[in-house]
Amino acid sequence: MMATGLWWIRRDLRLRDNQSLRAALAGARTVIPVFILDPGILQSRYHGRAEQRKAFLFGGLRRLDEALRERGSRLIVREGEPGAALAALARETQASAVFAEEDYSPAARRRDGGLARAGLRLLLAPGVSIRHPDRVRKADGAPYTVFTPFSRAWRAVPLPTEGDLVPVPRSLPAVAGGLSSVPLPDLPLSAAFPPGEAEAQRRLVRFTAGETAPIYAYGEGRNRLDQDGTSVLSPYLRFGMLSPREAAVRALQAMDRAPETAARNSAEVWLTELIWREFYLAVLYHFPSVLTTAFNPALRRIAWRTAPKDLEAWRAGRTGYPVVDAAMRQLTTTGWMHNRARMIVASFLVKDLLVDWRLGEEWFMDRLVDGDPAANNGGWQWTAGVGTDAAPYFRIFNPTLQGQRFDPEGRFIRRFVPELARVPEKLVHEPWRMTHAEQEAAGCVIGKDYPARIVDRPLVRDRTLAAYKRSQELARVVRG
DNA sequence: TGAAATGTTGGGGCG
DNA sequence: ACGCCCCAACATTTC
Repeated sequence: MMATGLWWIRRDLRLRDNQSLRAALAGARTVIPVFILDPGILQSRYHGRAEQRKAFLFGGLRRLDEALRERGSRLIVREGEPGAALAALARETQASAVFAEEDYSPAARRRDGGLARAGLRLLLAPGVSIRHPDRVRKADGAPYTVFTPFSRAWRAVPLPTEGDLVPVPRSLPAVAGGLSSVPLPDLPLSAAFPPGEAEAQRRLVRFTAGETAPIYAYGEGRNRLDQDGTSVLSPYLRFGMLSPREAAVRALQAMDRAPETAARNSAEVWLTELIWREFYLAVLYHFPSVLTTAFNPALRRIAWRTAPKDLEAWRAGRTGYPVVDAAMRQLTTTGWMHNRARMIVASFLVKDLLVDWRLGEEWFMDRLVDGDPAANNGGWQWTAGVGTDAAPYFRIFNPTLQGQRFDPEGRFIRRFVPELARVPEKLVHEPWRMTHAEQEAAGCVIGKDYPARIVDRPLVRDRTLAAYKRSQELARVVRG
């Protein structure tokens, strides 16, 4: 056993079911928890602004520090390039190894590679995903690129149980008082997402515990924009304030305890969402180029429109399509967007405005508290129809129909688009159909109080289908 | 984890 | 009673 090891915290801000912390405690008598403020990541293309996500991360680190102090330890924060910063800390503390949870994004893997060059021994433990991407492969060893067979293979291996979860250590070795630690930046938090492991546990319990838990209505509830039918756990999974393995265990327990078959199936749908998360983590691990390029080679030559005004209207939630605008404003005000809304606004940007999906991906990374390169990129490539197991490119969401189906009374609309508060329920998803008198009566004159539609949908459909077809033809010529 | 156009079916009103 | 038409509901096809 070594005398001292560093527990390098990256996206595992928790004490429950933490395999990296367990490895550190098993391998070293003294364990020093450390977080590195890395300008290379905090100022990167993907995490450059992302104020709300950084606020959530820093808040989560404060909560973690409190939990560590309750157990006799504390968090050390250092700033700089991780290899250099960790090497300096290792010299100060005579630490002989760095323990961390393995992360799969290209930036994370580059960063980890830098540790060996700094002369540090890095010991990686699983935990970001339930199954390692290397362990879910086809018979011939190739990675999966279609979700359904991936999920079948993923589920063929025995699933985790309560007994697999690593308990919280009762006490932790003390950290010497002399070690310096830099203060964390103080950024304004989104009220919708209090950071920390304790909050993640509260949400997990709310969602999965008891016979009437939302997980049992998730099959339908997850689609409703106007109801709290989802787990709202994504930011906590993003930073490991919740172990995905524990989430899967709770889903399986809920399935076992389900009062009837429909409820059981609903719980299974949520488990499937966790498997989608695993799928996109694996896709990014095996195909890191998806961060810059469409997975489908035939759809890499789409002539995207350069339309700064349309893009800005989309970002600001001023497209004139109520469900799109409500969702985009939800994103900016809360740092989160309902998953169905993500599909609707993504389809609108890519298919209706014919704007490059990467610009939408970037905006989501700027605003989302849960912004994760793997899941976000996977979602955008899926909606754009250019990715692994993508939606057919001619599948175009109609925002009016989606709104009517999943926000029937317009409550979601009215919550985030106050201009539409007094529009009659019947027309809240298509306010442009109000007569001028009705617009006056509702205090919502189109073009004055609420924007006129920025595109004529039936027309843009042909434009998009033509652009996608043209890309396929060009690709065929190049291949042939 | 589409939408819209088109096709099919079957109940009911009506002459 | 019967055929005809309308149309809603559902199914199929196409993008």
